[in-house]
Amino acid sequence: MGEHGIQFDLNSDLFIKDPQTSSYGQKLLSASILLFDDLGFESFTFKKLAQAISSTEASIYRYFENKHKLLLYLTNWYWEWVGYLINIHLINLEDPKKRLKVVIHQIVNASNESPLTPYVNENILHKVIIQESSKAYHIRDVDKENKEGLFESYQTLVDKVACVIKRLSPSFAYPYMLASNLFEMSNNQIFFAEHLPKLTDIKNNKDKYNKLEEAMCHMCFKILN
Amino acid sequence: MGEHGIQFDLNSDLFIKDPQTSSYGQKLLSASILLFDDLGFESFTFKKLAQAISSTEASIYRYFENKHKLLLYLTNWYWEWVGYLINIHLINLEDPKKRLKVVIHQIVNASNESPLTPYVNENILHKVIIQESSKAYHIRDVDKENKEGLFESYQTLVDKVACVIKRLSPSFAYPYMLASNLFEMSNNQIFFAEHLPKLTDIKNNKDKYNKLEEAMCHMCFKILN
DNA sequence: GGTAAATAGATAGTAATACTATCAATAAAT
DNA sequence: ATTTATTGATAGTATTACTATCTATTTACC
Repeated sequence: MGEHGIQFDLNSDLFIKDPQTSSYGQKLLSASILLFDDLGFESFTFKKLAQAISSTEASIYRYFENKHKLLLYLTNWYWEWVGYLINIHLINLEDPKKRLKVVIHQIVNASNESPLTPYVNENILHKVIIQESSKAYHIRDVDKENKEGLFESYQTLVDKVACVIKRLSPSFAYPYMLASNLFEMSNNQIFFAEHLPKLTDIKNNKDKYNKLEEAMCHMCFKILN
Repeated sequence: MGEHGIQFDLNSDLFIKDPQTSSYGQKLLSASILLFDDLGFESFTFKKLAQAISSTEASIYRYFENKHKLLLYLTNWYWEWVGYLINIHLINLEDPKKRLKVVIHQIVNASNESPLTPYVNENILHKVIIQESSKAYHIRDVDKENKEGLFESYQTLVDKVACVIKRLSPSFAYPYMLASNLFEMSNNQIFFAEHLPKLTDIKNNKDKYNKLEEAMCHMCFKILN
């Protein structure tokens, strides 16, 4: 049961058995991130994942109902992690402007932080989130799964950011819209820079995360002035 | 070959045979919009579509390689249509502010315009775009398909909007980012209002499109001042 | 250290999906 | 009236997304 690093408390309807709690499960998570990155959601199968960890399909089905739930688990883990980083960086920071700056920095640049767990490569997970996370909620059963709380980590995180926005600008009418848009915009614009460059002003070079952060700060503070 | 209504010139790699050019193809399009809306992309199959138009799988495969290409065809059609509406409403309109207002109105409210074609229900197509369009480009082969020009309609449209932004505010550094974000934001916030209300300030009532338009205008003009 | 309980491996099987191929029937174009 | 293009009917294959069962191996704990 070798427990390593931090663990997040994720909604228990996401999994059959929480992979964070066993070394097999941690291997599963670790390999699934690499494989989602490699194959994309559509080509990813439990059979291929089983091969990657020298295991069997049946064993993986003991942890997750299907690959959708696995992706949802990873996205929830990711948002919990970003929320955790934001919390840490907001401690003892009172200035509302600086607080929002820190939030935007963490949204865009979280994956450059030092790793928290041996079995999650946050950097590659971020890539997976950019490419695949929208598929986790653009589904037929979104209402049912929302009732079950399967998107809670994201909603809590958006609420956290909305509160930072409200503290800076209490009269602003759309704090939740702006907050969720910050997350969606960040993912989209990185994706566009990498794949559909005509849809963004961000160039696909090393500096892109910093440039994006700058752009998002610029727009955000204009909106809130 | 009964040709009805307007036709858009879509990239020929989207289809094997352009469905706009035959009455069978038009029936196919018409039914596919309803079926995507009904089932969602994942549960949609060519077999079910064939049943819906009393035809066979094999016949549908003569028009489209797979359901991904069909969805991509519909999204391109949709963006061509929005572009067409924007063009019409910008004729003889010189004031840069009013031009941007019209653009935002069309992005959010296009589906309330009077229908252009008998075989496309633009209103339901808009719903499909909101729910499914992001899956059309979040794919492994995005770079290859982009080279083939399969996302051209969207890129042209974003460029059109970016130009309207530039005319209003020539010194603004991120016109493409803002333009693509207007489209993505519009779809996302409607989706959130309907399914994940904690992520937005827009309430899910009749007025939501107008409220969203108002919110987007407010933020957009703040950014460009 | 020994035994029960939990976990993982191995294998098999099924229904549905995503196609491809072939040939006959029908509608359109000349 | 006849060639040509289009659609229908049917069959077949590999892969996917599971479920079930039984055995082997760890792990927990007394």
